[in-house]
Amino acid sequence: MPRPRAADFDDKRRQIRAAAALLFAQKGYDRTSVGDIARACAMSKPLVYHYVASKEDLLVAIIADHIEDLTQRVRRAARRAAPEGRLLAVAQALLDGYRQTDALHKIHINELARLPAPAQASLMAVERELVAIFSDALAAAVPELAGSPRLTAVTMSLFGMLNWHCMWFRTDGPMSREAYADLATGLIVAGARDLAARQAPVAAA
Amino acid sequence: MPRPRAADFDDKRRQIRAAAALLFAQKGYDRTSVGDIARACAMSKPLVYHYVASKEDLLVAIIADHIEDLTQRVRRAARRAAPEGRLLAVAQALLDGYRQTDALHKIHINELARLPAPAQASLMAVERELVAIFSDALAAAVPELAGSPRLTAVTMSLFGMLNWHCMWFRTDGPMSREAYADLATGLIVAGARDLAARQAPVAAA
DNA sequence: CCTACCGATCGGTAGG
DNA sequence: CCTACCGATCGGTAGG
Repeated sequence: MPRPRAADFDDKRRQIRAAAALLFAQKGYDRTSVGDIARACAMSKPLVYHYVASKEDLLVAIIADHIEDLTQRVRRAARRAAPEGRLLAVAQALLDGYRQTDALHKIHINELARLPAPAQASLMAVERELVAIFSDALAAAVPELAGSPRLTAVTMSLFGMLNWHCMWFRTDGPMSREAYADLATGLIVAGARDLAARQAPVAAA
Repeated sequence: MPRPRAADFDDKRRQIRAAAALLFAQKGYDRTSVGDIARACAMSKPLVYHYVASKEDLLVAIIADHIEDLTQRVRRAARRAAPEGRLLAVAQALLDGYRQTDALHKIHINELARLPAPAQASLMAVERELVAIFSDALAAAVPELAGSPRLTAVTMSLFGMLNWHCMWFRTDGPMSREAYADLATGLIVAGARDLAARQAPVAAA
């Protein structure tokens, strides 16, 4: 009969993930050795391998945890908001989530491409709910978009704006994260309404 | 007096950059050895170092070349288009540039963060002209935006949409690159006009 | 004595 | 849960 896991097994694993996430964000995945991670945890390298199957597994777990955390924040924001304000609320929640987990966002953006295709696909599956929440909120804000073949492209446009934000945003700049979430959703909603109007000009009026 | 460089020195250097770019895009910078690059060029490793100062220099040169190529394409498109059509023209040119240099775009997105801060800063300086062309085209399309403190954020929103495109675009999907350039500029222009109208409601009418 | 370039190997470190 | 290691490979440079 296999010996049961120590009571603090999951704690240790979390500690390793947190330490690894910091190092991956600072130096990049390939330049971080498992020995670096062990040192940061004051563990031996073999002990790290007691809690973690492989370095690659560790990266996948870190990114998956991050996406699940974002999804939870965004889902909560969507639930709380009225349909009219839902898109702004989820955009705010996403950018706010990036603020709190900025190292994790960096790992997600920079290291995902380094994973083999199956691991990437499984992470994209985890991301699907997050995308769906945004699609639904967009369709609620611009009803003409619901069921449109352009809904996907418009949703991804908004994701592009929000995810690219980290590339140019400065904390000491003139525009806060909240203001940018407001600007981005405003651009998308007004743009999508205009698009719908041009698609079906004077349908009913 | 130093002997002049061989006549094909620049050709050889271009060959190395091209081979390295392919490998960096396929396997990532850190997982590509200088030996891999040498093998792809049918050269010895020391011979590669005759043409290249370091592996890191090679990465910087590849990204700088790429940004300069994109800037040239976009600048040409801007010159040819009338002011009203300029934003669409530069967006088309950028997405078309990504199609033709898709490996280079991947390197730019994925490997830039791995460079030391000074190298990143020098590449961002090279990028400045590209950003400026987009800002100017935006200000031409939405005159109310010219001189606005929001011009930067709106420009970066468009860059976000266009640069994020490679993350979800499928060649076999329902929407072409051209159609997406059209959609993205349409969203931005209509959104920016709406924004300006809300900023200064009924200024003159 | 120059450059261009070779075969061989340097000191360190990677994941496991 | 540690020290001690492995097969392999890294970026860069030696002498000639």
